[in-house]
Amino acid sequence: MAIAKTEEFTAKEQNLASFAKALSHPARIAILKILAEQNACICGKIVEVLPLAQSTVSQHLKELKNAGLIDGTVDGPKSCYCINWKAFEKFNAEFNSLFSALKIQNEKACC
Amino acid sequence: MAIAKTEEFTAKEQNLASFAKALSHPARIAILKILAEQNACICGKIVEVLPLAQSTVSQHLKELKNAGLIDGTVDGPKSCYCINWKAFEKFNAEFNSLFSALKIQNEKACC
DNA sequence: TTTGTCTATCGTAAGAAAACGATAAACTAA
DNA sequence: TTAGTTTATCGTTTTCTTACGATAGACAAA
Repeated sequence: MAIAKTEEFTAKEQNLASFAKALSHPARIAILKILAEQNACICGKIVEVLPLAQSTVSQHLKELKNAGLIDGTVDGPKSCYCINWKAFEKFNAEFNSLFSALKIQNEKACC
Repeated sequence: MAIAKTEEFTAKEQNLASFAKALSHPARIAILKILAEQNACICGKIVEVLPLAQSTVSQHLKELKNAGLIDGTVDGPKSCYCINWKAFEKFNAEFNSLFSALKIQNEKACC
């Protein structure tokens, strides 16, 4: 049996895992970095700076979009992408609510 | 060709992706949550509260340990685990240095 | 209209990940 | 010493992920 037993966990756990999964490939980190550094949407040009085939980059973009971390719109023959900062806020908030709040009291109570 | 082309990216990107990968499964989030809620190491008992086989939990624990997110010591026939908060700090720091610093200036400059 | 450009999708192949049962290893306790 | 407990590892199967080339679709420009 190899099917992922994700349904056995809480929605919060699944949600956080899902965000993390979207961030779990260096190509996707690189894409997000490129988008974050821009002051506007990027239409095209993302493929050029990555060491991957066009179809592979498109696939990574799709995953980031599905995870909600980026927004995409079509502009003629080109596609434009930008970061969805609200999704990042949500990720940070969920992450902190699970861990950071617990940190202070426990920091020195371990083996 | 399916081999991950991780070596084509920067160390920082790989590092962050690596952390995220460790967090990308709800079982591992659940494990970290359990460890975070305790005021001490947990020796045993982690398997009991998860809906997974003992060998599967052991595998997840190993991945978290390899990622540096938890520390493990052997105590007789039992194994004890606790969160490595420094690794969490490092993750947060890397995450912020890539994204949060860029956020303010760009928040309203997108399509 | 035809041609060129850009991006998404399809099909495919290889590797990684997730899950389990069975077993081995390490220690405790009888 | 022997039996029991706990956890790690091995072997295996199934599914997911990553990657590519090829192709199709959408639009712009000649």
